[in-house]
Amino acid sequence: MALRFQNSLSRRKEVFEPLEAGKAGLYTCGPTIYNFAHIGNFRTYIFEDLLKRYLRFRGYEVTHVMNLTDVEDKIIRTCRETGQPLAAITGRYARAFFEDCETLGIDPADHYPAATEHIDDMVAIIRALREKGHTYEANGSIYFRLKSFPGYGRLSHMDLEQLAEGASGRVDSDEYETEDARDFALWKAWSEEDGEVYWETELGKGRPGWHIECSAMAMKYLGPSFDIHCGGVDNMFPHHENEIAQSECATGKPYVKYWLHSAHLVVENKKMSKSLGNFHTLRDLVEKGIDPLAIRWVLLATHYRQPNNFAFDAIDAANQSLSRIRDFRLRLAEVKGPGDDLAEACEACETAFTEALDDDLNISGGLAAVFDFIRDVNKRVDGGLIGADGAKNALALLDKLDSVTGVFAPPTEAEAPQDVIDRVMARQQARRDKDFARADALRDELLAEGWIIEDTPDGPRVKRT
RNA sequence: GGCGACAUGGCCAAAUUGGUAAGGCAGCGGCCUGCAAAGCCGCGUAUUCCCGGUUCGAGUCCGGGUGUCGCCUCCA
Repeated sequence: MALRFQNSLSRRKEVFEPLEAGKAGLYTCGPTIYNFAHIGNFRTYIFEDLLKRYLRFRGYEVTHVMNLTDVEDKIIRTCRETGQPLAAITGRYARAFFEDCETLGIDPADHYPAATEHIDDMVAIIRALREKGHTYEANGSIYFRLKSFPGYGRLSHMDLEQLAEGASGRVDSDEYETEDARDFALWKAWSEEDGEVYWETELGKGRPGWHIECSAMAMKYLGPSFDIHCGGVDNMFPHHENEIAQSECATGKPYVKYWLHSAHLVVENKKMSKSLGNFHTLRDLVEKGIDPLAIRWVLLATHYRQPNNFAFDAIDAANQSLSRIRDFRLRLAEVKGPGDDLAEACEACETAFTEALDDDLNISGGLAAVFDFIRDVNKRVDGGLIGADGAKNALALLDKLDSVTGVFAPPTEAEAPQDVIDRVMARQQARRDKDFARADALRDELLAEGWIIEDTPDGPRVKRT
């Protein structure tokens, strides 16, 4: 079967056929860097990480662009409230964002363009739109005239007329300088509360609207038409819809071929909010001692279009699943001698994994294939049927699939220190002496210090709890 | 109010564009073990939210209802 994705444009699964064979241009909406990112944000970034890793696994040469929104209303407000310059705030949270990504094992993008470094590119697009009659000015700001783009609403499947009705009851049109409440700003004239945040350009003194940055930076690094654009569902309207409008009107070319949107994350089945006390940044969770890999597992293991429920029970389950995989690797590492090379089993696992992921990134099915493989191989290890070659092949397969999931890596803990090893050996001697009381006491003692002893036919195995 | 998504065993979560319910976690029994742990085997009667309909056959399609969530106000 071919690789296929659910395209938000058509609301159907479509076979992935990139604009250029063998390559994939990918743009993902990045963070607004005025605060620490929360796990809901990372749900989306993990989905995008899986997408990119899988595209590479399938042999595509991926160019991944993720923007950093570093000028925007909330950031400016923070500047005003704290008296700090814009760059101080965005610099700090950009660093935090990259640290968090590393903590979760998210592969870096090829480009992280920042909005403030691409003002000229935005101005160029706005100029093109103005020349083609898609804009108008009001009080120094420049707006996009929605009615000038007949295709508006194609992505979110919104009806323009209904939008107007919906807005009329809830939006005070007097607050808007626009001709039409649905029009959006391309360029915002400077106002006093913007403080030091402005650019002097041919469009006047001001700053860009939010939507224009993504169009400008996506097209700069990926071209006027590219393959995949991702983001959370909440960005579908109006952000992505506006991006399509301004981009296609400016270039006259189709903007994006495949739109993929991830569903939201809820925490303990409730919407994440500070008032409910279930609002978590990644840092909060790590400080509580939760293994980042378990967090990655939970964020990864639910299909991206399914609402993901982040619960501490789920973290526990994820930890168990992870240790099953780690234990499996430990067992394999101890296998010696001749026996089955597992070539068939490995191939069957990889095929099942690939077929699952090909189907719109069905990661649950992919993980199931791996667990089936683990059970199958464990059974044969029990039977003494596996050879060193087989163990090596199985480990190589896990490594290969880990390039997609990022959760199959071997444990990184250091070797047990000498005093632990000494006591393990002392326990062995006690067992040989049939002094089981002493043996068990030593085992309990080590367990309390975080070391688990497992007796195997080849002697004791020591691992971290 | 408008548009849309989702609703599967105790928990998490799949099901190839309809064919008779993966996988993980937890639990119970067994094998193995001095005892454990790990591993393996077995075990859940799942009204697949409810009510209708189409079909030889529906978790999968259609209609209605209920619930949760999202968007419609620059929140992934």
